[in-house]
Amino acid sequence: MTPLPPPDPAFGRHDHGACVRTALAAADAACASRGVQFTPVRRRVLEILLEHHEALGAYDVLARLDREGLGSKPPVAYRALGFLVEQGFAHRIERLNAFVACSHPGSAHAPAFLICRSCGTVSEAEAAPGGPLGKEAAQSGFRIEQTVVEAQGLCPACQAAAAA
Amino acid sequence: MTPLPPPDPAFGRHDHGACVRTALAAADAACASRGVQFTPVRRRVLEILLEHHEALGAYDVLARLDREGLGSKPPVAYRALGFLVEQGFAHRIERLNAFVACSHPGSAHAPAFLICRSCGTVSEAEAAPGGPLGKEAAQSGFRIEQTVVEAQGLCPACQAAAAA
DNA sequence: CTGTTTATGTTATAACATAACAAGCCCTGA
DNA sequence: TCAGGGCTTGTTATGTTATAACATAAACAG
Repeated sequence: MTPLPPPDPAFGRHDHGACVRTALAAADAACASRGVQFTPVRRRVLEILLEHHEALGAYDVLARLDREGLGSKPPVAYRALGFLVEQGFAHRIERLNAFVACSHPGSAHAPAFLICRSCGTVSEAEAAPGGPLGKEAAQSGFRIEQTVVEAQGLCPACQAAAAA
Repeated sequence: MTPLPPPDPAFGRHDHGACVRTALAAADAACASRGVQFTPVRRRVLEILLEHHEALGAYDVLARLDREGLGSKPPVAYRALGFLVEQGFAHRIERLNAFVACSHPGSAHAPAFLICRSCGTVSEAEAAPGGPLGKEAAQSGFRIEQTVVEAQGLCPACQAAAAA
């Protein structure tokens, strides 16, 4: 009866438990293979980000840590988030000054995001290969090191809600 | 003797006075035709942004305004910058929490930026039509309203300097 | 000259982020 | 064993970016 959800993992229904397990397992494996420590704070912050497909501000994360006795000062949250971003387990959303767990852990990628301005859901996509600015960069001799691609708009569910 | 600069207006040498005059004239005309006021503060802030092809923080702009007696409190700068962005005379660079004058005033556009991490120069380009995320959005039913595209890297001059 | 709209002035505070230093933990090699 | 180094965490303090809320003033239409 309910229309089938779109294939996108963040917007449609999906087995979110699998999201979480996959991401945590990938992080465990990556840390082990890289010889970096997946400490309790770092792991917990990733778990917090993984709870929803939404971007969380550093201070939101910090509030959670504080309630759980894992730290109460900004640097605790910023360090853990910085670690997760460095390792590719999370991404910073510039537009929101906030962070999301990575949806494609393990694979090297140039991430791009679809951000719903109504419900805050963030869906991670793959940016065009070479990047959307490859041509311009080549023309001018600019060497691109990293590209931020973030689209804002309305997700399917929020469009439906707005139409109602 | 010196190698010819690339064609890109921001990175290469160019008649910057013409940049400024063109942009101010376009802003004058647009304000007149839209019936909005191009007040002294707004005009001055655009002039300040136009001085270089670099992004300026709101508080940098504010410091300039303050020295010139045009305002000393954050809302003064944020309002003027907000106006310029609304009208398309300037753009906000999310990655830098800063603002640049628009390089293509007058034409409706989906801007994209090349940001040199060394000298801070910001060059404005045109994003791919339909946007770099058009395909993903269409697949999932997401309706894109705006897309941020910002590449960081090294401009030609700074690459040369780094190599030396 | 009065009410409306638009812009500016001002206070105060919210929200985001990091520098700098102290303390603990764990490993390793003398 | 324990001295030292490397890494992580704890804490203080502060820096940076941004906006809510309300007061004042200027411009204009009725």
